Amino acid sequence: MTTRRRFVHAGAQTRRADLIAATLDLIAEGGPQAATVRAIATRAGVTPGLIRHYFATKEDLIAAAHQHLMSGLTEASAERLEDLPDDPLARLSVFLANAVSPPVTDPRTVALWAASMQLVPRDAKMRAVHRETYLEFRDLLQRMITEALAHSGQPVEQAQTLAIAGNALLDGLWIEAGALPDAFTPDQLKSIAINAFSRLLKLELPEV
Amino acid sequence: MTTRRRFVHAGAQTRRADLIAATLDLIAEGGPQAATVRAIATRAGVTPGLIRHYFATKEDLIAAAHQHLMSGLTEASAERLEDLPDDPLARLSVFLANAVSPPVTDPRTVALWAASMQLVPRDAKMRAVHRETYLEFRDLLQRMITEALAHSGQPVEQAQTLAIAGNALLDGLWIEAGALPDAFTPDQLKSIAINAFSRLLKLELPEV
DNA sequence: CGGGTAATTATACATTTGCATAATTACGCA
DNA sequence: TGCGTAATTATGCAAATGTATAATTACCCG
Repeated sequence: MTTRRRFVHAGAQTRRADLIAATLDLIAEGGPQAATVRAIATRAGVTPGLIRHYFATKEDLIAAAHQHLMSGLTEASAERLEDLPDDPLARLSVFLANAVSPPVTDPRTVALWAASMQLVPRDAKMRAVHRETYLEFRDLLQRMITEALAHSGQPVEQAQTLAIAGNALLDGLWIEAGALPDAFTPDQLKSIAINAFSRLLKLELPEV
Repeated sequence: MTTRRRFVHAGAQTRRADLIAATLDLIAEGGPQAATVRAIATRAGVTPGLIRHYFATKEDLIAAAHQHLMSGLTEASAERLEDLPDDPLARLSVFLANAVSPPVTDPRTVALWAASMQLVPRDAKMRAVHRETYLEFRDLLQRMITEALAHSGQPVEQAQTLAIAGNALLDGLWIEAGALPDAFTPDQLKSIAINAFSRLLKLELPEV
């Protein structure tokens, strides 16, 4: 004779957030196959059936988790940007440093990204989220590049191409840093990123 | 009354190779979760029970498949180098163009890479293979960068830093190209890569 | 040519998984 | 206060999965 689980009423936002957090935790720890409906529910302190109440299907939950993860990364890179002086070069330097530092550069984050990356080619919903978040980050980078170029009196028509290349550079750096944490020191990564962008944009970005 | 499947005797090498090929095909098409014992057996034209005869467990089979994939990629990228011209700048250009073109930039390759990437943080053996192949490719790139810099009379002491950044740039480009095949044209990718490297190395790489 | 052995198939089984449905509980509003 | 409704739990189920085991087949060596 088992006792019924205590009924706890939490809002929709809370529950959705908890379920997404539990999903990301499990995927980070044990890969996508570890994120079963029951495991997610247990981790979120909830009953399996509740998942169905908030997400029509498990794929929906996973897509939502991916969305949350990616926009979180963009926000983390843009963090502390408001506090800075208006100098476009300094702003870009801080942005780059953020993009190759924890929590962005973090084994857990990279594992999560790899897991979702593997779904992107096959799942239309995932692909849509990926495209959206990718372009969002790239546009942000492109705007900062444009401002930096204009501030130093350079033509800005190549800004988009440079943003694509710069975005790829940052992607590659944080992937390798996350996959091989011991291969680079944090300062080394920042220095590489800022130096590479200085050459890409043909201007002198300040170290941070 | 079903008829018994025709018994076909094949050697151990053949069967192991077939099972590994079937596993990689399935992972590339449908992700790791598509590589079930039954699906692998069907794809390999074999009965599920036979897998157990060659691999003690499914994990063993998948590990063997990843090993095969990685060494295959290494061999493929090393093979390309012989055909390149003697001029260091032209060599580098062709190398870059190859690195962002099929079959390297290929949804199947990227999907397989993402699948293994997801195991790297959790599996020591996978991590060792990853580190080895990463450093191998980076050293190759660094040698070509050194030659290009020397050929144009530039100092070469920053070659390693530039190789790290350049490698990251290529990684990022082919990942995005594989994930969003419609976002870039092949020519666009080549042009972006060569232009970015021209700026990184402060020299004029020829278009190919 | 005949038997032993490895290769291959067939069957069975316990477990896990995602999902559906019905029962139960708490909250808000009249 | 009472009732409707959304939130949450409990239970069930069919399908899929990995693996174990026994039966069957082809090859090889004497």
